[in-house]
Amino acid sequence: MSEREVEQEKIKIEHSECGGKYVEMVKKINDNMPCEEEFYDLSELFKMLGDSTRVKILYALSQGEMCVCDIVELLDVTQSAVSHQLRLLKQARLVKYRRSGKSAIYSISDDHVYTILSMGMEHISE
Amino acid sequence: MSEREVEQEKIKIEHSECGGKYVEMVKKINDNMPCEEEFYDLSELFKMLGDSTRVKILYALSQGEMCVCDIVELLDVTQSAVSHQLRLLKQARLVKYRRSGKSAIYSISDDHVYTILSMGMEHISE
DNA sequence: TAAACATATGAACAAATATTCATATGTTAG
DNA sequence: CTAACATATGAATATTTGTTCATATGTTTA
Repeated sequence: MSEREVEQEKIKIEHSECGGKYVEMVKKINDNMPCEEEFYDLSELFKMLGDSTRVKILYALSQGEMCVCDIVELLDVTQSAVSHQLRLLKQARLVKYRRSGKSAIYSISDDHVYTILSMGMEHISE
Repeated sequence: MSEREVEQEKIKIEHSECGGKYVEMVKKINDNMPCEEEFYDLSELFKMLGDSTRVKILYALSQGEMCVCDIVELLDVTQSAVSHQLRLLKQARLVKYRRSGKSAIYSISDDHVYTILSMGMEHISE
């Protein structure tokens, strides 16, 4: 154990003054913490849902696939803004699309997304 | 094919071509759209989860209540940063806290939060 | 082929946000 | 009361992010 590590241990023990029982727990939790990347991905996922334009788009699509102009009509947002946001959602794999003639038809990429949305809605109405 | 997907299929058949657009469906959806405020609240909720520091804090707390210095130790973040983020989480009612001597003990405010987090984690590991 | 339509995209700008630093507040022990 | 500790907070800064505007790409129709 290096001098630095010893110092760290000392800090941890001193730290126990504040919580007592928490030190053990913190150690245990620390060993099972998901890695940095996992947290990054997780926050990126939620970040996608953290904008009202995007959440509206996702809600609309959760009712059924539709083309860009439908979304523009449904929400009160510019075609350009919708398109930009759809690109982000597509990158995050929350929506998929197919081309149909002049139109691009978008849809929710899987039911998981819908579930998370529902969970959120349930939460806010309490 | 999930029940929801079956339902979507049914709706799809009712659509006119997308030149007349998905007029019927859009109308139907439009009538049932949650109000602006609901979408705002929903996106605010997810915005709170859309930052890796906050999501780490919430994950840690989902393992058990702990004080600020525990969180600081567990994550690699400044005490100040943790405190600022905890304030946001508290404002959003995602965490609650109680004072215990010098310490402030934080905990997840309800199981719903944990469920949403889990859903997210499940989603990213696919 | 040209015109009309649907969608995508780059650049610029404005607004929102996370962190840091310094310091304030609140609590306990000596 | 004072020192030491735990947490909170305001201001400043740097970064990220969403929208707009102009325009490009791609598809169908006349």
